[in-house]
Amino acid sequence: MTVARARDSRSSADVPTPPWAPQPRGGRAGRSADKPQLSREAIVEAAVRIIDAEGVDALSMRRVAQEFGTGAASLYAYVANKDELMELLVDWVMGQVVDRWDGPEPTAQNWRDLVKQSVRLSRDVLVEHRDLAKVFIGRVPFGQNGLHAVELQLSILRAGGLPDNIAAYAGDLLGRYLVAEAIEEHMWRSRFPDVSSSELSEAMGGIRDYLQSLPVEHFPNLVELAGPMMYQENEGLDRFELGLEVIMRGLESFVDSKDSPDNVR
Amino acid sequence: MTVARARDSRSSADVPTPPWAPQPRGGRAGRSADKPQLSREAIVEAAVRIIDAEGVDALSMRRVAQEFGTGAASLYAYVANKDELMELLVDWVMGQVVDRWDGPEPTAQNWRDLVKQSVRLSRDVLVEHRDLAKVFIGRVPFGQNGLHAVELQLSILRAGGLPDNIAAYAGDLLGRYLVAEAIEEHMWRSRFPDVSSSELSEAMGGIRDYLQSLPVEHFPNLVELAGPMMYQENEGLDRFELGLEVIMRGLESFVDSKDSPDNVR
DNA sequence: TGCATCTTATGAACACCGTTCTAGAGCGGA
DNA sequence: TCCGCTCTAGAACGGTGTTCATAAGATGCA
Repeated sequence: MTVARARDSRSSADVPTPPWAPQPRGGRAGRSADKPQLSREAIVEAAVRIIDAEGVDALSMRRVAQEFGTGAASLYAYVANKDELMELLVDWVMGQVVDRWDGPEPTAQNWRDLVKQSVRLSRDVLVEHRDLAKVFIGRVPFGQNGLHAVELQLSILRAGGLPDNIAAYAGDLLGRYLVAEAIEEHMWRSRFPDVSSSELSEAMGGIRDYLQSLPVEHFPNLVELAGPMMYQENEGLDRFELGLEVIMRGLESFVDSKDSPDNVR
Repeated sequence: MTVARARDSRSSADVPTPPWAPQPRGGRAGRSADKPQLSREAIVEAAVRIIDAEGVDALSMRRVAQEFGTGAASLYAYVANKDELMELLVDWVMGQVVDRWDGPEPTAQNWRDLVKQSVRLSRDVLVEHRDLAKVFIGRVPFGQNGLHAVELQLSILRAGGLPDNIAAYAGDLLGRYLVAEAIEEHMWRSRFPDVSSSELSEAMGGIRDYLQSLPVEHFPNLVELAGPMMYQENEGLDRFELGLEVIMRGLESFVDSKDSPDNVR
């Protein structure tokens, strides 16, 4: 339902259709009028519902079609294939991010906080939908909504005074970090499905104990750091914030610096 | 063939079997003696061969079994399921990394170069095997070889004087970065399968042109940075080195610090 | 040596998957 | 009413991971 709003809130006319994306297929004939209308948006919403309830692995064309009381073949009038559906899912997430974003105009003073805020927002959207982050793997979010999100991120990064080549790449870097983090968090959570999230650190204790049981003469560092390695509290937010801070400090070091690729490598 | 050596070079007796990993199944009976012996190692090697030739998506239990002239069911005597085979693949890669590593004893002077060197080595191993990096997603490399690799990385990071909590997390961060980078590089390469790798940047020019064709009033930054965003030369090494440098600078900023978040280099 | 037993190998089957083919249902215009 | 057209969706195709029952070979024992 939010999909339609997300689309309307940003006119789709101002984004020319990219050369690689097929135009939406049409499709309506003898409508039974009682079962929910099929459409690209409705299909994406159904897919999100399924992922929320059963996870990405349970997402199949048959399963989506079942949500409309029909067979998988019917979907192919609106979506080229499953891969295109995945791409639409990616763009749906980007739409959520753009919709929920409200931050001040980026400046050289607030850019650091704004970058963090936007990355946190994206993470929040992802972890709200189980392992939805998996569909981002190997995909560039250059859909209608994705472009707006990228533009937003670029505007923040450039307000901080990052050189162009760093700003251009920082979005990629942060995006991949956040996707990987969301997937990993889901992995831990699903590996111990019975424990409540607040006790997840307790479940990881088993692995910590194993690491500490390794022969200390061969694995001195692993044995000693088993504790901090397996430390996860506050639903993984500590780890997330730590990595985010590392990347931010790295990016920051390029602000107003003259070191171009020479200093790199 | 290197699998056996990798195993032998590091005695497997010094690593107690973790509680979650099932012990290797046995298995040999009426051997036809002409078809290649089935074993855990042989199965992993066959899987690597298939990935090298056809990619991860082509890897199936039937396809692996076909390599031995038998049916998929035969594999289940040596491998619990496909997931365990994937885990073995991950550890095979880690074994390659450990085998190929030769660096000096890490010190406070050389730790920065050694970290980069080890990350580059891991990347090299991954990109040599198509999209093998995909197997790492959602998996923690805590197999026999993985533990040795993690121990090695920890020893380097701690030699640099990183605080324990940063050192413990840095391995994760770098690992995820390198896997994501390897996957992304394969994605670009496979999206334009016809172009030679040296002309890949030319193929990306299409996307750059599209980004530059966006309405500048809505996407000023995207239009202006389309060039650097889609810049990829030297087989993606520039991008890889840039991100690596960003993370390294971020890690570096924690050396000998009291870990106060306000301490911004 | 002959026979029972035990272990391993594997073809067939099951329940899925993404995708395509095609018969047919519903509609607008003649 | 009937034609022509568009869109629908059941059935089918070739694939997947996994399980099961049976077959085949090796081994222990009399």
